[in-house]
Amino acid sequence: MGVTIKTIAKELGVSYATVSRALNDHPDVNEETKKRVISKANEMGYQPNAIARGLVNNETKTIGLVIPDITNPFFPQVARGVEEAAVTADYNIFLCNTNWNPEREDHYVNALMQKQIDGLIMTPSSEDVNHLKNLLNSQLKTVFISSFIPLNDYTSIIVDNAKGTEKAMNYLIKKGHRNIAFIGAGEERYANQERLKGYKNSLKKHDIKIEDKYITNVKNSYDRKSGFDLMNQIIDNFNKKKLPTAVICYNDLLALGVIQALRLKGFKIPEDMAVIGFDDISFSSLPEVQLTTIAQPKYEMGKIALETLIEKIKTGSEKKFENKIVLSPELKIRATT
Amino acid sequence: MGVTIKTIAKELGVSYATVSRALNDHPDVNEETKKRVISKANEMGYQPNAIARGLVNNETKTIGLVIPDITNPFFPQVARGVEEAAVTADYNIFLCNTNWNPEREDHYVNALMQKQIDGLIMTPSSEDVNHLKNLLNSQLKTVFISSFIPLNDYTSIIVDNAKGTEKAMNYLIKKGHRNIAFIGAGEERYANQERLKGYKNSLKKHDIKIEDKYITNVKNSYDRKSGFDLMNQIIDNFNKKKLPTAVICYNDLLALGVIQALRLKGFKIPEDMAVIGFDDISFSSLPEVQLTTIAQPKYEMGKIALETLIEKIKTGSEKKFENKIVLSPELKIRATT
DNA sequence: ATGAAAGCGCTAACAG
DNA sequence: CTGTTAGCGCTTTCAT
Repeated sequence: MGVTIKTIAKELGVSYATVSRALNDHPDVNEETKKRVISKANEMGYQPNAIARGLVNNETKTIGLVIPDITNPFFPQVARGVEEAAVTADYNIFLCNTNWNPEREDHYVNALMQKQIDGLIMTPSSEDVNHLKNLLNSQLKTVFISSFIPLNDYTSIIVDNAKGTEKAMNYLIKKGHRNIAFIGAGEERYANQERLKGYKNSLKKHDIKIEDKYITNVKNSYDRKSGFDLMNQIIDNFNKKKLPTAVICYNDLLALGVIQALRLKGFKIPEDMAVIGFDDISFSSLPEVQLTTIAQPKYEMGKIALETLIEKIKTGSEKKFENKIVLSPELKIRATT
Repeated sequence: MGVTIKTIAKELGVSYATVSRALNDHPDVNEETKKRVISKANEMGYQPNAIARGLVNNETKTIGLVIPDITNPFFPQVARGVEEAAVTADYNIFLCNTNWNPEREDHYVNALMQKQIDGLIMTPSSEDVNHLKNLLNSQLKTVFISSFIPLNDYTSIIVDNAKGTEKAMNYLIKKGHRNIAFIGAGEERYANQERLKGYKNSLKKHDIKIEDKYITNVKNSYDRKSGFDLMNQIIDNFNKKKLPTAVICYNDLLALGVIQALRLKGFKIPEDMAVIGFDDISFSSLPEVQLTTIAQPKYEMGKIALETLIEKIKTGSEKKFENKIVLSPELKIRATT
């Protein structure tokens, strides 16, 4: 239907190889004919068929971005970073939301592999990626974001989680807090382990006893509701005077739920209880919210992910890459502390 | 490199046409051999090459989603809707952020066309789409979201904008408001015209005079800052007692800026001034925000966009489609009115 | 029911 | 510098 390389070859009375060469700015092709070809191509509205090109070149200039949920405010920024870097490298990206569902994750990865993506960026629903058999058996260049997958040949772009919570803790302690709670996301998550480590480190350095009763974990989801529910439990479980004076949460969504629970019970923030989150999602900087938080450089993470992915693609398998690239989090002090 | 149809044909000592047929569940192929082929394929970890398949079938099972900015809280929900419908139809989607830049928009559309997408869903940066020459010259099936493009062969998924503002106005008037301001997004936008129409309609029906001084427009961007600035201007321009008692904004982001300006000037909301937005972005339902707003069914819009796109693709060009599909907005009454 | 062969649109040797 | 040819992996006639 469309105009192909052959159509324009026929028009010009040259072989279609010549047209291909001209269009690809190949060195040995007469300047004159090159011009003729190009102008003819424009005239006829020729659009190269990237699919056909991909078939012969074994490269599609396409990468996959598989994330849990673009609706979760953490990811749009990441996606933006990925994309911004992708335009400059001339790649297009397939967006896939797994909805935190491992089967769907696998389904997507397979679909993308069949579509011959050149590389994959993903935030898996869990750090156990053994369900992604085809991916693991493949040579597909892959970069993980925000989860640490300690496998060879993969690199993970993460933030220095321990340093993040440690900064936040140091700040709280300097402000006079001694009884600080940690609301985590379960022990399996690498990021949670690290954040807890930072929490404990700071406590140790300041000679403050680590109290298990101050360390709790949310069960399934890391959303507002979980934070809300858990905080209510905490308030109920503690003798009023033994309540912590500050709480640091695994992420901002949890922190928002925590705050809501506190307000509903009549607590003043930060006077009665200081609250710190992690991530710095878009919600947190709203004037109405003003959540103190440990910011992840989300946009940058996406950008770096894409850039290292491209590098991996370009260099084949000879070069060794780091297993993780660690960025620095930043403590954003706002109104909840 | 990978295992292809030929590899497995050789293994089995059959022609590769047979393998193709077996794998595609073609009617006339012996049940026995079909089984052998399939099990062999699984054994060898065969993955069909969708690129090659696309080349011969002229169909890639891929569509493009071109939006201004996934970071704008309106779009993640839309994207989610598109994607959710896409999985069931077995399509993958290319995500492109144009950053409200028409050249980039054109660049992306071209890139996607070269990658042989089967269809396109897009929210253009402006309703004038004449810069998208290649798209307009092509037969590419296209559905627009949230902008009305009155061209033949295209269909736009929009909300009944006039009805939306009219509902909101009726509600405000019933609450006793008589001096109500409208903060628009400029006269060019179809949605703005419609929303303004709804505003005026309600006024007329209630025999309230339409006053031009109450109708203003934000200049370039429809974000929080614009709303903030414009509201400050309004407060300064009006004699205190002649200020409107309510304001209805083109979108939620503007409304948030408006609220911020008001609060900073000491206004109580909703007592001193009621504020209504449009869209119902994620921010608006936060307990900290509780913005009354006219909700667009964003997820649904995305879903319907994908579904009608698929239908267009399936039916070729014989069938005629509506030029617009209009959904109903819903007034969500919260704390700012 | 199966095989042989053509061809989708393109690039990349290989000749000349 | 240009044309001829093979082939990327697959589907689909056309024979058998």
